Amino acid sequence: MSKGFDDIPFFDEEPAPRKPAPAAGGIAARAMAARDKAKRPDYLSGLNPEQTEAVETLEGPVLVLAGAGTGKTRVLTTRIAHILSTGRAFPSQILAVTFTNKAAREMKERIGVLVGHAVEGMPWLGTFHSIGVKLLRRHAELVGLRSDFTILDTDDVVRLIKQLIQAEGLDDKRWPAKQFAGMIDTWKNKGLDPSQIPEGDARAFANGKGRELYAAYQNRLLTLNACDFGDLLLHPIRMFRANPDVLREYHDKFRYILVDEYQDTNTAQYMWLRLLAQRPRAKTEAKAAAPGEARASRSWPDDVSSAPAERSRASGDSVSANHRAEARRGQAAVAPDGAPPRSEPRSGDSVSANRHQQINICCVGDDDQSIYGWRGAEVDNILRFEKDFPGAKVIKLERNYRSTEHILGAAAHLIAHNEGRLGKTLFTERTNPDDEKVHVHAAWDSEEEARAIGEEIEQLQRQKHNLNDIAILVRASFQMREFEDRFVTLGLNYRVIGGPRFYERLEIRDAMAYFRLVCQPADDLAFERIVNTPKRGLGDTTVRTLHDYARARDIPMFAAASDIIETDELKPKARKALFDVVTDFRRWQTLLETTPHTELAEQILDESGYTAMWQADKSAEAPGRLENLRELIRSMEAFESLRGFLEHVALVMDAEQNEDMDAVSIMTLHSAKGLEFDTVFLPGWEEGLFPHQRALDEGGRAGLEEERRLAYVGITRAKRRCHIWFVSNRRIHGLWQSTMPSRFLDELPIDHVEVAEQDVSYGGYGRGGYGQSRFDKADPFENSYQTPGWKRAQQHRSEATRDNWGTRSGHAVERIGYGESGPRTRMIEGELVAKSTTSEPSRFNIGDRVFHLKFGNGNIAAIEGNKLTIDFDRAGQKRVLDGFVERV
DNA sequence: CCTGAGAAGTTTTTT
DNA sequence: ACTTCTCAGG
Repeated sequence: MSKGFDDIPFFDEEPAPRKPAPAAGGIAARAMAARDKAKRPDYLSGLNPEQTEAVETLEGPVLVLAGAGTGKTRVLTTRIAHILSTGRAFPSQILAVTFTNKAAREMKERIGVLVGHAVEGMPWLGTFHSIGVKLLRRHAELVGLRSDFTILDTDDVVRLIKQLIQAEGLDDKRWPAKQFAGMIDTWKNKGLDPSQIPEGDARAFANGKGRELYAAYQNRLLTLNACDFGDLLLHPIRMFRANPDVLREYHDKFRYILVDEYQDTNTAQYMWLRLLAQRPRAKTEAKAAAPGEARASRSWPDDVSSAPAERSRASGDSVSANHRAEARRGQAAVAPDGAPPRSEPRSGDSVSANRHQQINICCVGDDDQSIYGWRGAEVDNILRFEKDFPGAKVIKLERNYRSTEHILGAAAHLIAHNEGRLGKTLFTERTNPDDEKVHVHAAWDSEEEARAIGEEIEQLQRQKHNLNDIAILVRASFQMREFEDRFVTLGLNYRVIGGPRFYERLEIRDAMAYFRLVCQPADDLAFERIVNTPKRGLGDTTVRTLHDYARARDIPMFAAASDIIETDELKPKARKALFDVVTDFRRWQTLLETTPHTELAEQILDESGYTAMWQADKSAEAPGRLENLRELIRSMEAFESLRGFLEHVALVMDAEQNEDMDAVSIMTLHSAKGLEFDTVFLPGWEEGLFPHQRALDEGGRAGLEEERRLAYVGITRAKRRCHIWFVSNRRIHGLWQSTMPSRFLDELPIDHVEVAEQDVSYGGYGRGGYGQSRFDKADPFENSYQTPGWKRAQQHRSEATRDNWGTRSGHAVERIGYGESGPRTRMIEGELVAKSTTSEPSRFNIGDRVFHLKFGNGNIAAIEGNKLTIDFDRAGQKRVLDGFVERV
């Protein structure tokens, strides 16, 4: 069943260990064992009792609930080091899954540091997806693929779906491919085949053809010998269910399973994990080989036994080639610290003993940091761990090593407003009277917010703080721009983390399509992408002809092209052009084996005319694109072959950043998870933005709680200083809106919060010809809240909220001036923003003399709904919302 | 084939 | 309000 197991060249198992093993029971081994007993290994020192327990509880299921900053990664890596150095397993017998490549990389590095060089990497440490790819490359034929299948990214997927929608004769305007791609993704996150999707979902798209379309999509992928990201999880699941013998090999193989960020697992990942982590019960196993078995496990997870039970017998029949190979290596193996790998099979006898070995799963996570519900993560997975794995040991890590007590106190009080938590309380023993409280600041608008934060950062810079220790964490990426603009004018270094990816750029994707087609002539998506890029006179008509020709014969388009140029089906001009393309690719394909890949890549881009195309392009971005192409070639150097590079890009999609520069980090709260900074700025704490209106609309109470967890994540990123900001006016989609401070501000504990009073250094805001700013006044926070817009916001709120939330009111921000409105309800869909677009007749008349806080006095020149055009005495003509001016 | 007008969509993001 | 993409018409 698992043929091809050993002859796929892409991945090597661990290299053979170097040192010979001391004879079992020999003097040296006994001495070492004694030494191990007497002396705790270095890597265990410095762990607190809970961490130690999490590291040393190696048998049975373990759930580690690790609050923010409690040493989660340290526990994981130390646990692995412990398993390895006590010889309980080889690196290749440990399955360790993370969500991001970054986390996987970090873990590898840290394990390397702990155990030294003796461990040459861990072949099964990686993201769910990269491990999925590895499994699939080995067993591709079991799910109807070839092992050289391509991995499609979202862009490819959307284009493919668009083709399918058109092929169905549907209007691709009415039924956007992108939307359907999203639906498929959601289904796949839940582990659903086309046959399993809810009827409602199936009907919701394409005149009820949702299900057919999904099925057609899956078929097309198989024809293309391709996978989307979801398939990287689902195919292995299918494969394991249909082939219990293959699954058994992996049960035997993986003694220890570790999962990072368990709160982020979606249903598919959960299914995947349970398949690998739970051996079937003895009873089930007896009929495991029966064909019906795969079917029987369909309704899983509900009917699967929860206990990772031991097997009743060793069925010596299926020790795989791989397993034997591993056992062979075991003969000569030495664990990193020199101790013999005790439980490694050394004889036929211990091989069968091994078959009784239980699989030890350890999941690490924090329910309070679950912020990916919107993309299918199921917090529930972590909440029901004990049910899934009876007898599980649950260890809470609550001792925080990162933040001051004020920061922790603020975060804890905030998150306590969530229900349905497992309930942890972080604490720290480091208290220092000098520690700053969490600061809450108000600003007039987002521009001022950016300016003030910019100044504060310059202040820190003058105090010799590293910019690298400072971060601005925003809720939505559009907030970043204002900071970037400001920092550019200030000349302050910054780096934006996240954002558009290198490998998603047009020119990079084009170049990659060339490379893909060279390596993989059946890659139709790549073919279509570049067949006429640069322009070769192979327009729609030619491509359609090719497409039809290929479909009719069920061959790839490249093959169709090769055929069709032998016929006279095309016009001479197109035929010649196509002939050239085909000959080019054939030539490059032959060079693949002989020419160094970077050289070949360059050659491809040059000879295809792709480079020339951008050189001829006179647009502003052309030079940048050329630079990116050079960068692409450069980044290939680190890889052995074009194929290896393609694989890496498909999975990683990320190019690393320049870490050398001292710069402020700007990123979203989501991408900040797992990071820490001395000083953290959290701008934009306003209703509607944070919590985000859409999260509330679509997620209801759960949505609100997830937003609150996001706030929690934000605050807990800070080690020493945390500055929260909100503004009264923000431009959203071009419209200025008055905003209300976030309800999360009310949920901060007054004891740990300090509301910023007037700060001399802010005195300059709003001057520069605009007349008076709020900050020019004695109480900077008082007057802004007396504007009509503000008052209206107040009114809206008190109407909407007057009642029942007796818990507490927001004294934290009381001094800012809106505390008098009293307790608020915990409304989810309240009137959150004083809507500036009303259709009521204006309160103003043309010619009225008015005052605006920012622009000063002026006369109304025109009225358009609630928008006023005003000739200001000092600031000139401006359009403003009527909420922001007062008659004088 | 190129260009410009019009439409649509603007939470969070990995793989 | 702004950007980005699509498509129609030159």
